[in-house]
Amino acid sequence: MSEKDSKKDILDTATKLFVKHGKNGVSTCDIAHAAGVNKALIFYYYGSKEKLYAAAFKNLIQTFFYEIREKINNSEPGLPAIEVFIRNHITIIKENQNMMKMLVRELLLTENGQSFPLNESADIFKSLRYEMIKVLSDAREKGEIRYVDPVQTMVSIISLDVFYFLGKPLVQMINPTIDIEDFESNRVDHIIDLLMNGLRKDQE
Amino acid sequence: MSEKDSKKDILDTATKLFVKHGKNGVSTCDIAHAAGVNKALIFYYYGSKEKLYAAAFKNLIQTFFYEIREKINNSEPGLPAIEVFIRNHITIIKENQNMMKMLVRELLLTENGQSFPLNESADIFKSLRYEMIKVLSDAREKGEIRYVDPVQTMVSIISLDVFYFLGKPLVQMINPTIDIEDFESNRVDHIIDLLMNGLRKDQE
DNA sequence: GGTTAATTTAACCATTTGATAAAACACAGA
DNA sequence: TCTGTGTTTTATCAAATGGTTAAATTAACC
Repeated sequence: MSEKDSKKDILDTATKLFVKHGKNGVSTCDIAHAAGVNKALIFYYYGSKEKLYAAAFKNLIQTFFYEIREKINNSEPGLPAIEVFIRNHITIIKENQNMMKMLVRELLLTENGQSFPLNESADIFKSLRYEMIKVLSDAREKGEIRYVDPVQTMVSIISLDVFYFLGKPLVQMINPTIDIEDFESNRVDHIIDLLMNGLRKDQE
Repeated sequence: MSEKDSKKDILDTATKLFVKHGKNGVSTCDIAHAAGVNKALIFYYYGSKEKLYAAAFKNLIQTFFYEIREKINNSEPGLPAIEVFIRNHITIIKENQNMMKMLVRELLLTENGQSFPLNESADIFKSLRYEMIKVLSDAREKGEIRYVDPVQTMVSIISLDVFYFLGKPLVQMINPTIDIEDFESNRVDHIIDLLMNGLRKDQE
């Protein structure tokens, strides 16, 4: 009873540490120690640090993906679908800041568009793109928004939703008196407001 | 004659390497080798790797700051000042992608808002904040835009301007057939379009 | 109990890491 | 020429790194 699943322990611990300190900021010793296992076990199960990192990366992306897919198609009646979509998107980003940080880290390491862990997860991203763009073109057909380039708009929505969580330390540093809880909860409404105004049909 | 300024050589080389591979992705040996100096010289001039990194960081931020301050106040007649501002902002970000990447890297390492290199450059960021917000409140007074929270809006503008350069590898991966040059030059107009529509006064 | 395979461990290795101390160099001015 | 000062190199260090190996332990099945 109560057997411990060392393989999973290693992956979970590694994920946590990689998210916090980046691929190069963590050693296999750190991981082994934090996971309470012997260092050799890491290589026994995952072969190399690189592969462990890729596994942790994919693990995180996949979890995120299933979550976002589930929520994004949950349209509520009454509100414009596009607004629900954006609201859900930012909520999920907020709940998956770790995944976002890891993704951005990997993007920073990417050169010439080549990254092993990113390529491993390419399919996930592609199907995500497909679903996001569908939401946008549906909204356009329904007359909820004016015509805009869907890819550009997708990038804009992601930018607005994601970037604050990266820049948060900076926002705090620059505005020492700010009530950060307040700012954060206003952020969602601000983004919705900006986007809905920016995308709405001209009413003339 | 033609004495070589080793101290500056080290800083410049280190900056380049740190930008590319991150703080933990570069060793002092790498830097010394690339700069064509002895490794011990790095410690002679900068004391530690950490201090060298902080110096490189500040160096980059400062350069960026002077550039942006100069351009941002260059209002052209005819166009709304706010549009000129956004256009200049994205241009400068585009020209300083390295600085942006280094900044984001540092933000990712920041915990509890504490980061030595970031704190070292706090004043720069604060005065930048002041000037950006002034542009926004001026635009509001002139009736160019409706009332919006200036800090939220500042964060949104920065998000839109910066994030694409981080996500570029992903955009390329997800849209294999995309003409990236095209997409990039359209990006500016898309952002302007989205923001000007999102911020404009209601005309009813 | 014995056999076998999966899991876990301790001990070890070569290399690289950040950092130091001391020696060598260059070049002033006295 | 001697001396002092700022610069650069050589040599070296202990610690940490990613990774390996072989032995020990455990679990499972016959």
